[in-house]
Amino acid sequence: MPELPEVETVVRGLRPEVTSAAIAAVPWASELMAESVVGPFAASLTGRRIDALVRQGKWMFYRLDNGWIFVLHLGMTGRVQIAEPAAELLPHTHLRLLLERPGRPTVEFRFTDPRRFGEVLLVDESAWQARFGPAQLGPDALTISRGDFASRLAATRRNLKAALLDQRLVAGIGNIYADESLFAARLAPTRPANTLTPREASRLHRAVNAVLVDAVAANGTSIRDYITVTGVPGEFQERLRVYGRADQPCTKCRKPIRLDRGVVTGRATCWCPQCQK
DNA sequence: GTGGCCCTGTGA
DNA sequence: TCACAGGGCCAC
Repeated sequence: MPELPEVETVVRGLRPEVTSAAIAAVPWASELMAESVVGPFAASLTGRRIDALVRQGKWMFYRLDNGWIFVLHLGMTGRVQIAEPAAELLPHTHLRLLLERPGRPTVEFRFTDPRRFGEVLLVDESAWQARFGPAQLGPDALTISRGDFASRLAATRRNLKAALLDQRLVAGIGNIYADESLFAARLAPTRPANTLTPREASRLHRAVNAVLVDAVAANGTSIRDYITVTGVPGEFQERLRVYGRADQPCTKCRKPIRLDRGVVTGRATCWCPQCQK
């Protein structure tokens, strides 16, 4: 479900709630989901304070006061809510953290994820480096420089759709925003990445940035599962140009949007063969 | 690179 | 009943 704009929206909602909060207790941590490399998950987390919440790509990193990092990925169907401790539990709740905050009500941080594609992890600095260092997770798609972006694309023969989805190349782009960015840049998803001219690479960089900035401003795209921390849906689904619009007329040339399943195996690709070359 | 797999829910 | 879904990993 969530790509960069959705995760960023969640982070913006969570930051004021969790920063400086103390994890007073871990009422529930599902063994299916919560893993730790530094000791038993719940015990290791209890008593820690959350100093900062940062996002890179689709990953959330909660920096703790002892240098460890609580890692959260929403997968396809993950949600976080800040709930009153007595509030009824949603189905598929895999993690509950009791957060005590100076001068503010105690709340529960709850993570739910029906499909369980999400990830909940507690790591120390060295484990974090090994798992999320530059070799595993690329620069964030909102802040990557044009030059870095262009040279990374030039280094791969894969098609543009596959390259944009590769989190090591650039972090945060998923199926929706890959298609939307390629449409905005007027580039075919089937184009080998290393065939872009410098001008085209710049165009794609600008398109990715513009699409993501707009989507963040719209609080992300809500199609089925994703909602913000406050329970409100995003609005970017109303502004999609190609994703989910198979057979509908292209907003630019009126020819039907094409749906391909062969561009990247296992995933739908929507694009306009007329406008994207 | 490709295909399969991890899971549940939903809509055709 | 089947196909499909904002993701990512692992074995061929």
